[in-house]
Amino acid sequence: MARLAGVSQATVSLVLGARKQGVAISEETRQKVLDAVRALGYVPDPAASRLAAARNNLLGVFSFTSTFPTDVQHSYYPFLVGVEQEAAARGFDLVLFTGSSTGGAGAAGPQALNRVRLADGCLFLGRHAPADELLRLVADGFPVVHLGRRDELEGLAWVGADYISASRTVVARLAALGHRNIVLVREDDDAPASTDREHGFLKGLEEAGLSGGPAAVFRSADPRRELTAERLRGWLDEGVTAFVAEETDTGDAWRALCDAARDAGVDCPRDASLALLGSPPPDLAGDPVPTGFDVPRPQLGAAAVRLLAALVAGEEATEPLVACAFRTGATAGPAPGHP
Amino acid sequence: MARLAGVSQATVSLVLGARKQGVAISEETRQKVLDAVRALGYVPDPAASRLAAARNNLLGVFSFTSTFPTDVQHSYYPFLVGVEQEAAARGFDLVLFTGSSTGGAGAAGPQALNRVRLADGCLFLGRHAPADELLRLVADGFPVVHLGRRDELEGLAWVGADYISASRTVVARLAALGHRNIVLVREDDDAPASTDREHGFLKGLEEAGLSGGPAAVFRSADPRRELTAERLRGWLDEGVTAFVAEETDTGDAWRALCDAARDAGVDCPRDASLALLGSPPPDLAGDPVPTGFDVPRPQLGAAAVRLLAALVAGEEATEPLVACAFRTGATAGPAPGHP
DNA sequence: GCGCATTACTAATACGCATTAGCGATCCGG
DNA sequence: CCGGATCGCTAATGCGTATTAGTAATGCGC
Repeated sequence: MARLAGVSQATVSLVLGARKQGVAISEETRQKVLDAVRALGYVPDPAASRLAAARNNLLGVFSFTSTFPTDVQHSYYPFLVGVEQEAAARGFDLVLFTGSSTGGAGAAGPQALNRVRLADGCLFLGRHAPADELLRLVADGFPVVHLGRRDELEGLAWVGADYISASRTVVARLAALGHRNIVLVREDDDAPASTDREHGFLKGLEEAGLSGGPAAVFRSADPRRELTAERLRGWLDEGVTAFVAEETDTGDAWRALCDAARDAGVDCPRDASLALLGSPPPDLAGDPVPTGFDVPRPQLGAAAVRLLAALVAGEEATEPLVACAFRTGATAGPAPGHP
Repeated sequence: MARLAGVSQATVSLVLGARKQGVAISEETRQKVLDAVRALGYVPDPAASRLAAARNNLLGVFSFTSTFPTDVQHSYYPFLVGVEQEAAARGFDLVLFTGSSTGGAGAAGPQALNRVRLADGCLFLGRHAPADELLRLVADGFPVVHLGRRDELEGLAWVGADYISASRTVVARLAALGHRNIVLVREDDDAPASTDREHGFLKGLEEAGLSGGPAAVFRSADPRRELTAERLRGWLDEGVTAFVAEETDTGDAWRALCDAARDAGVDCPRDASLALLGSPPPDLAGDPVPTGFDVPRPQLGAAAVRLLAALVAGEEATEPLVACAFRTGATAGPAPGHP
């Protein structure tokens, strides 16, 4: 023990603790301690520190699928970039839990989620975590943050992207370019991510003083089949000059829109504008870059960590929505006949 | 505390400890405890476990740079796939320690690595971890495994890819295709990964009964500039029929080789064969797929975890080298004039 | 019915640090 | 020269677990 070497005892703790506590230490003693520490090569045992501090500086990251899936496409990587940075900045280390693995013993029984309690709090990715277990944690006062909108679970803290504002902005941009007749192509999905976009779209129309009737939204379970070149031509003949697609897992809405436009012989930025409410699938990422918005995944991860840190610290902070960044892209231009 | 809920106290420890100690527990009590544990969602505090000189089923993963870099190219992702799988299979959870973060305070003092002692053992990625700190951990008996060859540090356990055998195999394949005159293009780097490849290359030549003089190795600090089409032509005129490039961070050796071959008007698999000792940079990954070998990164990660688990268990196991998989590819074919 | 073994548990302790109350010394105003 | 305040440090306690020593209860042989 360093205390024996130096002259003191748990004064060491005060010196090394660097707390801004009210306890005063003379410079002389401080140096004596530091010298002894150096001489002995003393290093504080983190286990003891964390035990004494009743706080182990660990944040859990729980994903039902593996955190590092073999299929990189479908990974949480972009979120984790932000999660790691923010956690590091706040002095937290991350514990990775995966639904498939969790439980040491192997069996991912109903106990699976309990293991996260060894951390100070836990971040949940993906919507596969069983709701009742999640709520149990929350009810027990364990700090939990869900990455992705989770309105339906009372009391569960979450952070999500602000699809409504982002979609509204896209429509506003199109309107500013002179488009007075815009159609939204969406898939047949009632996920919040999907309905939010429609909300934002309609809100954007309204704010621009445009017609937002049901005809403005084309909803299809299989857009790649149903969104044909003829249909597109029909819209164009009716005076539609811009088309907006929602982002989905498969990117089908956007793909269908692009294909239809090509098949119909439409010169994209000139004859009609296209926009994507989100990010394109990798194979359609460039050439041309879709006009639309990007979900700032790293920032989402960071925001989630901030929220979680606040909860761990006993604060009541809320920071649910993160703004998306508008992506100018190259698929939208002035409406035909617009200055 | 679970003890209050159940009926007992630190009997809990005995039940959960699953130690094959001589202390007997009746099946009835054991069940009572387990039920209480389940009801409360009790999880042993990892810090307390460690402090009491026991395991907590946590393995650390320490990377000096962030584990999830913004620049995905240079990421540890492929390794972590294997690390996560193997750790899960063995009932360990992973703790991510990021070097950059260390200390929240910002200054990554000499204590940087110390946090990892909270876990049962720790895996180190990248060669930026300070050697003295690493050796300190080793000296203290803390289980440490370095992912990537680390011969120079006495006593440090590591796992690495067997570049020697893999490179030898590539040469053997080329020899089997009738190539009698092969040149290795390497960069001016003395990293083990680089010298190992040269070793394997020369060994392969030797075993094939080919000349392995210094002329067989072309070493350049800037191959993209120095490996010109003329130089390539020169070699071809001297009877060289196959070229082998080492893999580097930038992929410059391979890139230079491909460019030179193209500029010289060489029809790749027919006029001359090319092979790459490793994986190509992403932009050269396909069309044609380079003949060579793949570093089995996930397997490397898994092997590292196995080794670490062995160390944690107090065994002396060694499993340093992992075999690489030969990649047939499309850039190598029979030597001109070979059946 | 008395020692001795065995079984099934519990009380007590150690682990290494953070934190708090408290103690002696010095200082300062009156 | 005295009471109170401030400074600088230390003794003591608690964090939650694993482990060891020890105790009560039961069984068994003679």
